[in-house]
Amino acid sequence: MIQADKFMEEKGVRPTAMRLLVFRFLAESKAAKTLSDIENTFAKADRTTLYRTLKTFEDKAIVHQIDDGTGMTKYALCEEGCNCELEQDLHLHFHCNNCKETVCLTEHKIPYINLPDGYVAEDANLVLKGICDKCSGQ
Amino acid sequence: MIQADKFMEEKGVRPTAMRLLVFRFLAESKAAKTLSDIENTFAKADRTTLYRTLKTFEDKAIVHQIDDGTGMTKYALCEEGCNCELEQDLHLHFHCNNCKETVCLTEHKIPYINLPDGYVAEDANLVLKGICDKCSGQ
DNA sequence: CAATAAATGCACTTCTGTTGCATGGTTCCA
DNA sequence: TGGAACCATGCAACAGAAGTGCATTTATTG
Ligand SMILES: [Mn+2]
Ligand SMILES: [Mn+2]
Ligand SMILES: [Zn+2]
Ligand SMILES: [Zn+2]
Repeated sequence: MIQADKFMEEKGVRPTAMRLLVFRFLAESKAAKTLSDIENTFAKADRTTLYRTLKTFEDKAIVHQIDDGTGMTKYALCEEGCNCELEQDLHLHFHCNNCKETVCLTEHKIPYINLPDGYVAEDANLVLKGICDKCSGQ
Repeated sequence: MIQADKFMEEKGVRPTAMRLLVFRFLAESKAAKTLSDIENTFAKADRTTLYRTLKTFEDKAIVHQIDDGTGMTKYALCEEGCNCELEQDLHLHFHCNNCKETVCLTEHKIPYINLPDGYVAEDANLVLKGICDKCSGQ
């Protein structure tokens, strides 16, 4: 594991105490987290600060948002070497209907889709829903 | 065009005046519509009634919801012969970044995705974003 | 140390979706 | 035909999440 504060400075983000906590929390999480998740984890922190922390992280390509259709935006760390600042990393996301967790499947890129004439794709969001590996007991 | 009231009765929905208006509005729309869209179209109607109308339509597989990532749920008529009451019709949706409209591409089904061991997909949502045929001038 | 800039905390707002409950209209059967 | 039961509608209020304004605290810099 890289040094969190070094990493954040490289990304152009001042490594404050709160930011380091949020970063480490996301780094240790296998699943994507909502603002409320983080709020509940660090009860003493203000929601707005956490909200703006995530926004800063997103601007600096440290995290990316995930819209899995549950109505709450989720956040996960970007892969090392992703080019999120230039274009989205079009990997798919999996939402488990049983444990309600959403994970990045960074190795699984969204396949090319053949569109009707005149349609030009610039971005894509693919969310698969079902039972995750932990919940399927395999 | 089929008779709207006949069709609704076949689906098990009483064809009230309001429901017929909403149904015809969606039938004439090429793009998916939000509750607010419908609310603005029929200004005299109450938002709750329209909301429940859409919910009823959804329960009876007359319309399906679309989550295109804009934060507002959109609705579009189901295809004739779709089996939305049993399982979702996994066609993809296209959201235009220019005109902000979202359309069903019912001929374009979501391709099969190979998942890691233990993951079982039951449902999927694929939204492509870019420039639609009208806006690309083709 | 003083001046400046950045981060944080609190209050408040907006927006969408949702529910409770009273009222009005339809259906249906004695 | 006269209701009783059922369904649809309208008004109000609520819930949850996202976002903003502004004052205060903390860090940086010269
Ligand atoms: Mn991801
Ligand atoms: Mn559709
Ligand atoms: Zn699971
Ligand atoms: Zn367009």
